[in-house]
Amino acid sequence: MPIPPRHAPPTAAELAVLQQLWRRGPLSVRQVHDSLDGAKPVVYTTVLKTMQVMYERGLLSREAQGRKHIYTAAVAQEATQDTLLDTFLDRAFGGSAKTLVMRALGKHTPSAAELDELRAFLNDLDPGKSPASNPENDPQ
Amino acid sequence: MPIPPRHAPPTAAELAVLQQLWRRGPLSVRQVHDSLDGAKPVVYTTVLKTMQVMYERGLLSREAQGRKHIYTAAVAQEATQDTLLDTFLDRAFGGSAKTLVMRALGKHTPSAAELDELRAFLNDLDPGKSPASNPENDPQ
DNA sequence: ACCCAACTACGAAATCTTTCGTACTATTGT
DNA sequence: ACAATAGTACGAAAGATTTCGTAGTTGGGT
Repeated sequence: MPIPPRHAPPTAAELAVLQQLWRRGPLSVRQVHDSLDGAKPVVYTTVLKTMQVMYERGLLSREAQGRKHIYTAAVAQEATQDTLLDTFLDRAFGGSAKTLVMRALGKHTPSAAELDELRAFLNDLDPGKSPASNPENDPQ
Repeated sequence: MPIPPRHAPPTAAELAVLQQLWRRGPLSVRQVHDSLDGAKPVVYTTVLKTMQVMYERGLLSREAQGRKHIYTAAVAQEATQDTLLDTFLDRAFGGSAKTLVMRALGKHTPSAAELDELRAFLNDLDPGKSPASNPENDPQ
């Protein structure tokens, strides 16, 4: 049983590609390129090269379809984000999750509905409350 | 009235330096070097060079003290963190603060006291506005 | 069968960041 | 005054990432 390789964290350009694949499923290079119309326009072959490198690094898998390649994200979104988050938390916030969270909420205040969601999340999280309660069984 | 220069965001190595200066006030290169005993040992002149570059970039200010230079962070911690957070939020979480927050709390659950603090923070945050008021509605 | 458009592959340049070696200078203690 | 010590400055190598130009290949339409 092959141990899944430990990937180096995706770079900025690579993340932009991953975002598309996570969001919209398997895509060709062309499709990724077309949807990447951010502030910085990028040439097709740049995206192609990036995706080729990602494929070699194991970040993407691909399947030939005619003369095209259809690429798929080979790393899970959650796991990738968690890794990035850990690094970022250390680098920028000295490891204080609380600070990061408050700062994030202060600047990007979520909607009322999302706030409710967060409150519920916090309650389920609380380490001090009745230890026997199963978060999944706890409605509210 | 001089407009404060807009700095390019600090890099990883630069952030390590800033962390020390934010945390412990003005320091010499030697002091920063000595306190940077992370996983990766770094030679003194590397830190020196980094701090010189940071000085040129306006990230640090300094004052000669005998033959030493005493460096001070020239960028505010909050503002810097906010900028980094914005970038990171976009890159890694497609702009969804809620997702980032929940992920951060899930992995680095704060103490009960901190949770209370967060709850209070959430309550103060809620402006009682309608859920549809957030233009940034791109899930991910 | 042939040409054009759409792709891929490959290599290398251009940037950026990090790291370190070497040289130079000032201070301190003897 | 002199050596040893602790600093700084500078330049350049090493690495990593991003970007793009060029060349080759495949498939489809006419």
